[in-house]
Amino acid sequence: MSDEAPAPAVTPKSAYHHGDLRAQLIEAVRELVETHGPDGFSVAEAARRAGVSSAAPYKHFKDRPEILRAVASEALDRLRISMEQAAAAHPVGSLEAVAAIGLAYVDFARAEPGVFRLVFGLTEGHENAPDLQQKGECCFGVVVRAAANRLGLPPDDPLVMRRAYMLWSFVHGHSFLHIDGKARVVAENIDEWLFLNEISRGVLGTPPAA
Amino acid sequence: MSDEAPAPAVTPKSAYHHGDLRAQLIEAVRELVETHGPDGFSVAEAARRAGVSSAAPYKHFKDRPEILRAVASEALDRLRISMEQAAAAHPVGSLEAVAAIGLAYVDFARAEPGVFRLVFGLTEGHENAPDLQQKGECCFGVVVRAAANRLGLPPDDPLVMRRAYMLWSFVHGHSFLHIDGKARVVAENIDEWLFLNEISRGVLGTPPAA
DNA sequence: TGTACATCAGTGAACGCGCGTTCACTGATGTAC
DNA sequence: TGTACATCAGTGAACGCGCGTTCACTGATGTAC
Repeated sequence: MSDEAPAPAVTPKSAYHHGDLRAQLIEAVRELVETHGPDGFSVAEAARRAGVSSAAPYKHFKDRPEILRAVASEALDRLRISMEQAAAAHPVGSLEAVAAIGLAYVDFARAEPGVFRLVFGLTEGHENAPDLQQKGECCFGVVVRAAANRLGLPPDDPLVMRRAYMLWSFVHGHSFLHIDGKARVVAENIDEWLFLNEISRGVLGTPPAA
Repeated sequence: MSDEAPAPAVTPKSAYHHGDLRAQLIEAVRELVETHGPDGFSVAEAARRAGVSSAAPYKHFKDRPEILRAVASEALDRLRISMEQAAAAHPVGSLEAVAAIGLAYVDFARAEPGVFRLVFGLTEGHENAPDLQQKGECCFGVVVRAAANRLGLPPDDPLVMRRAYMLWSFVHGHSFLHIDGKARVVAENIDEWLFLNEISRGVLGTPPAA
């Protein structure tokens, strides 16, 4: 029973079989990635935070990259859910639904810049992570569906894909510029909601006259 | 005279006073950042590549971060120059000038993804690098001026700034999605030039009727 | 042109550090009878 | 309900590694006289 790490309130059980270590490690790594950046975490430090020996993580993860992938995977789940919820809060086919998805995306980046960077910078050496790629495509799918609804076209229409990609590029760039502090001067005082609506309207245009 | 490192063809001089080490270190680090990512380089490895002892770099740079900053600084110079050249190749106030700047930006990211990531991810711990920030703002200035010319407004007009920032966000996001491989399915076969023209027109609109 | 000397860019050995990963182990837990 | 046992999630010590940085040093270079 270490005094250094905060005692786990939920699963005290026995200090030995700790029962929740995998989830607690992911959370510890999430915090470390947030604090020190995607490359600034160490397995040892994560174990320390979870109040566990430095060998313990290897009972749950094959190696260091696998832990990072687990964090990214969990983050993509949360991102997708919040995008879906944002869309669901507005009428199907509305511009607001599209803008809300974008806002959810930007909010995620702002709330967890380190994890956001991790998710999108994980390309190197992690090409063989089909589940991550698939989860990313699911997120994009949310945008595609909203764009399709707005345009009154099927989701696999090339125009829909193109417009959805434009929206994604914009929101993605805005997110990165924001968390990297490059947007301070220009975009510090803007109203995000109006901004995203303006962009959505610009990319998707007015609804088909009908 | 090490056989492992390629002998410097330009400045053989004496193997001792090597004369060009600073530049050669920056180049070595550039390559390492390209190969292993912004955090994957080490001072030791860079020295090895330059055919020099691991202590030598400290005659030219205070510490590790300073080397990275030097690489970023040099990269920002090149980026600005290529954006300016791209703009200069088209009529002042044309949509093509704007699109060409965007293309230069995307091309830079594609040609040097590691360095591109370095330049924009250097925020953490490097806040006190006013020269880097200034060079970044110079790059943005190229976009702002082109947008101002297109819209027929002064560069410090709020609308110009807003539209220039939109363009930047889009191109920045597109660049990142591209180098992170997220755009494969959607944007693999697009014509970049048409794409950037479409975006530029969408954001800046048709020229003021005059 | 020759000599004395300050400068300065290199060397190479050494330091302490934290890390990723492995290993033999231990003791709590759940299950079969 | 009680007991024997397989399982499995932990321990903690140890390994080798490469790194960032420092240090006293050396020898080439440029300059003043």
